[in-house]
Formats: sequence, C-alpha cells, structure tokens
Amino acid sequence: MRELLPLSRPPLNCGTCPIRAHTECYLLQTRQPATFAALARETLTGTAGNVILREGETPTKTFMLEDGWAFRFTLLPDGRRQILGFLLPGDMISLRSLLPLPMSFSVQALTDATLCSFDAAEFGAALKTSELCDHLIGKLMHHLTMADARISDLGQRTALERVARLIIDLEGRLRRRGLSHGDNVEFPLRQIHIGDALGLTTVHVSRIFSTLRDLGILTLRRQTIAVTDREKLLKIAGRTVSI
Amino acid sequence: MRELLPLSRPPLNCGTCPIRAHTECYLLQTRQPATFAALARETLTGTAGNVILREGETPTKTFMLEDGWAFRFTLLPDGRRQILGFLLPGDMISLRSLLPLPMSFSVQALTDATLCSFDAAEFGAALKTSELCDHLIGKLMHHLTMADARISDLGQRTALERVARLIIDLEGRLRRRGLSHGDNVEFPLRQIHIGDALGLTTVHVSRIFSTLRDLGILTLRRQTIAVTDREKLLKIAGRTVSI
DNA sequence: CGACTCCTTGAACAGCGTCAACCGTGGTGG
DNA sequence: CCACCACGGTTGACGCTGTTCAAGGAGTCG
Repeated sequence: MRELLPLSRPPLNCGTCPIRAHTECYLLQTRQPATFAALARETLTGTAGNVILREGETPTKTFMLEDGWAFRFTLLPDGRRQILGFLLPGDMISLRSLLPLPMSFSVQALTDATLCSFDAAEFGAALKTSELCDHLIGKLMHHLTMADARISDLGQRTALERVARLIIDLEGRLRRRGLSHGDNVEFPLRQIHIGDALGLTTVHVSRIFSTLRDLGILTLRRQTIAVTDREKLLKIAGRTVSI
Repeated sequence: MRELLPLSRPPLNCGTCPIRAHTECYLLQTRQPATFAALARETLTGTAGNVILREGETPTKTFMLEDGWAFRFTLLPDGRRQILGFLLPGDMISLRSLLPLPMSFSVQALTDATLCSFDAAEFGAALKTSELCDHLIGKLMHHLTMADARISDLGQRTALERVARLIIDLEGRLRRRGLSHGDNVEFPLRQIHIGDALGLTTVHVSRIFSTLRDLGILTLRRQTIAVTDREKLLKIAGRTVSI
C-alpha cells in the first residue's frame, strides 16, 4: 500500500470538471458564488492504491473525487479488512473530514484518480451555512440509510443476494451520474474488494459470479460489467435496493 | 406486534425528566430557552411492542426516549428482521424524522417506555439553527461511525466477537448516562433481539452466552447483566469498541 | 394448574471458508 | 522475441461456523 498521494498540479478549471453537475461544489457555486470563489483549492492526481485519508488522523483537507474510484475501509488488529463503501466520481472524500475529528476509517484510491482538494474547515463552514445545511444534513441521513441497508445485507442476506445488491447499487449510482455507456458500466473492482465489502472470500465471490454468469444475468470482461437480465438480478436482490 | 402507541398524558415536567442532562432538549433549553419553551410537546407512555415509527411513513412527530428501551429495524419481504440499533434513554427517535422524508426503518418499544413528543418540523428547525447545527452534524457523523462499526462486526467478526462487542457497547452507553447500578446494568434484550441485530439465530446466541458464562465473563439473571471479567471480554471484543 | 414465552441442548445439515493447484493475461527484462 | 513472473480468477476437496429441526426445561402470569 503506497503511503502518500503524489500530487501534480494541472490548471484548476471547474469548467472542465466532468462530474461537476453532481457535486456539492456546484451547489455551493450556484448558491454562494462569492464564498465558493474564495475557497482555497487545487487539483490532485493519484494512482491506484494511494492512501487519501488515514484512520486516526485528523485531516486538514477534504476532497471531491472528480474521476476514478476509491473506497473507505478499516483494518482490524489481525489484518482483516472491512470495506465500508465505494466512492465514485462526484462523491466527497469525505463528509467526515468536515468536522475536526480523527478519521474513523481510511480512504484509498481503487483506480488512478483525480481529486479536487479544499481546506476542510473552510469547506465545512461553507456547507454549514443555512442555505446548504439542509443539503448537508440530508446527505448525512442518506449515508445513514445506505449504511443501514448494508447492515441488513450483511446480517440477513446470502452471498448471492449481497453481490446482486452491490452490483445494482453501483450500476445505478454510475448510471444516475451519466457514467454508463449503453448497457455497459465501468467496473474496476477486483473480487477481493467485493469480498472485503460483503464479508466473503474471493473464492466464494468467484463462485457467485460464476453462478450469475451461468444464469445469464451478467457478463464481465476487462473492467466492464453488463447486466443482461435485469429482472432476474432484481429478483435475486429482493427488489428493495435503495437509491 | 401491537400497531399503535397508546398514549397517556402525565403532566409535562422537564424538571423531573431522569435523563434530561444527556439530551438535545437540554442543549436546546440552555442555548435557546425561548425557542425551546415555545415547542409544542407532550409526554407519552407505551408498552413493550408498541410501534413508535413505521417504515415508509413520513412522521410529523419526533420523540425523546425518556425511559425504557426501543430498537430500530427493517423487515425483508420474506420476514427476516434486521435490528439496526438499540435506543436507550436519552436517545432521539429519531434524528431521521427531523427531515420530511419517509422512514427507512421502523422503531418499536422493547420495554415499557416513556417518551416526550415534539413536532418534527419545529424541533428540526430549532436544531438546525447555527448554534446547534454543529451538534446535530456531529451527532449524525457519530451515528455513521457506529453504523460503520456494526458493518465491520457483521462483515468480519465471529459470533463470539459480535456478542462481546454488543454487550460492551450497551453497557458503556448505559454507564455513561448514569444508568448502571454498581456492576449491574439493566439488560431487557431477549436472545431474539441479539440474534436479529447481529445476524445470528437464537440457538447460536444461547450457545455464545453459555460460552461467556462458562468463561466466567458475565452473569445474567432476570433482565440484569453483570460483567465479571471485563479484561477477558475486552480481549474477545478486540479492544476497539468505539464509544 | 395450564398456557405461554424464553432459554437450553442435541443431532444433522448447509453455507461459506480454507487450502491447494492451476490457468490466463499482461508486464518486464535479458 | 521469448522466458519469466506477478496478479487475479477458477475449480476441487475438505472442514468449520453457524443453521435447522426437534425436544424439553424453567419461569411467569392469568
């Protein structure tokens, strides 16, 4: 695991940010243009494996994930890793860093990634203004709902159900942000990531994917997934995958 | 499952509220006395099994749990129940109801309970004032941290570890609110609640408790638990039970 | 006392993990 | 150009953790 985020500094340009319409940046710039313009920021790039935030540390920066995937995780003392969630373009890394508290999880780049960094306290203060406080609180509550859904998955559902729901979740989030290409969506996850997120081993994840392929539900080749029988997938997932 | 909350109306009296010092009410009354005094509210009582909030409905009331225990849960279409968390005296039921959104979970009384009810929109608006917004955001982030911890439990830890951590969590929360009695704390959970919270069957929970008793770690009699070897319990739990 | 709830224990079973071998792909360097 | 290696995925055999099914016990309440 590489320890630091190597930084380059391409010219800062929100106008070319591919995910801008789906971000807090956009809300802030629309509702509080002067405040947004005054925020110190820079654009950074990292490669797969870079650690972006480290559990236990109190970050001074917060990031908007502009391109690429990342994931939140914790390590148990004996090395077991729980992936708590996947971060896609347009996600903040992380809302937690808006408060001056030690991180309760680490964040690592899953693919090469481009991030926009802000001063955490400044950005937090801007989001806490009355106009955006509702949005922030709503976002936090949405994250709580997602966490509850994952708890239900891990507590009650079988491996097949969990994998089906993860795929529907990721595919939907990407699609809603305009990041799908017809029936195909990018899928850079290795089976170890799926396993560590869903409490399964890579061996079992492999068997589950074999099952899904044999059922004609999906095809997976070279970092791309295509759902070929959405009805069957939804039926396995229980049709209650929340947004 | 009884469907409604039968209500009685004892005289409203924050002065005798046993848990007041640990509540948002107290914060609000201290920082915004006029606002707090103007909030419409009443005291309610319910019995074990009463449904307090129902998944899918958009509540107009929010509650402070003054006495007794409750739990948040969801039901899967086939009847499996996931308990998402336990609510103790001093907890709000629920922060989610502060936004006008359909509930993503239900809340049910686990014991007989006393609640103080508020208008959800009014209480939400009061908490969103600048003075308490930080507190609210901090509370939401704390809940996210707790949810992450439960995800790690369900994804990575064995049944024994999960049970140990749940006991430490509950015992600590009660103790910090002054609700312990020496080495004993109230423990009204049935094994079905523990099972539904931790993704286990009652049969297995029973076996885990037998193990913990045989190891001399705890004694359990008549709704009361006493941890007799905290060191061993912490060792099983991995010493990283968050607050 | 009877009915009910909750807990306990045993035996058989299943889902998923562990261990191990093997394969395909892509990158690297001689 | 090819040998080599690292990495990720696949498959089989076997075993453990936790489930299912079943029976019975202890406490409580009407």
